Amino acid sequence: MPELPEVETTIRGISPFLEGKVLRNVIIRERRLRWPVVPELASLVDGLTVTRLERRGKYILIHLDRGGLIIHLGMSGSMRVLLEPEEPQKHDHFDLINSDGQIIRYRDPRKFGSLLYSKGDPRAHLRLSGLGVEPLTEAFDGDLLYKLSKKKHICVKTFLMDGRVVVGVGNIYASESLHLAGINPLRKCSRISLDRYRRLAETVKKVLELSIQRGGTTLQDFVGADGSPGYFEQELMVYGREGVVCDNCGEPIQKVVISQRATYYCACQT
DNA sequence: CCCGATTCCTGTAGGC
DNA sequence: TGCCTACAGGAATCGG
Repeated sequence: MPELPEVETTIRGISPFLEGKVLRNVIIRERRLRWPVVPELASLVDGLTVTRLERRGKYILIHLDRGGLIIHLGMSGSMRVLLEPEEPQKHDHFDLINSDGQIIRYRDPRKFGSLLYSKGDPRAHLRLSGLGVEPLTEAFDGDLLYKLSKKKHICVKTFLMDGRVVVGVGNIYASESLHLAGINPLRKCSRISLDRYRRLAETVKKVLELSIQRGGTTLQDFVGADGSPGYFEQELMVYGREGVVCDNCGEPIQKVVISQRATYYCACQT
């Protein structure tokens, strides 16, 4: 399930095959993704040069010398670089092909991802408006969380996963960060002290940075651009570990559903 | 406006 | 073995 570290891993893997290259062909096999892929997309970008790649939350922005592409991996998306042509499989929905003939192939069994074309700067696209702060910047800190949480009547895990507050923290990293920060995910977000939010913000940064170092988390589908899985799963403390004893206190890890999402935590989180 | 519920999709796992 | 159902979830949208 791609969250920020998986998207970052993907961008690092595909960038060398896109930045500074000319797009020679875009082959779209499946237009019915989260939002329909516009039919004219391939002709619009043909011959344009990729100036740079950028991540914004869980979106991949491919800046072109005119406009850009916006890609989201949804929950089962991945992108791989093929140095030699391969027969596309069932869920390989589109290819970006550069002028060297290298193929960047998008696979997404559940079709929750997207491929959008932006006429202007992709950062200004409507889909990206209203996104919260980047967690790996100085703008993301305990003071911000404390301030934004005061107006809300939701539990802290839902708050932390709200992309209008902070981007990129999905279900896995929310459970992990709250565990390491010692905060109960069910606690109301408005009833957490500034000090604890400062600890939470620092923990989120550490967890995301470590996962990026490990190439992300592979639970089912995710692979990096070279086809290799991520190794952060070995570092997960609570996610998917119901009943396993907590490293911190020895009590069994609990599973609850919060906002229709599986949530893992231990009784030692208060 | 706020927040919980629903929706899209398909592979996988578990029950019988 | 095979059929059926439940479940996983990012994020937009719906509904109260």
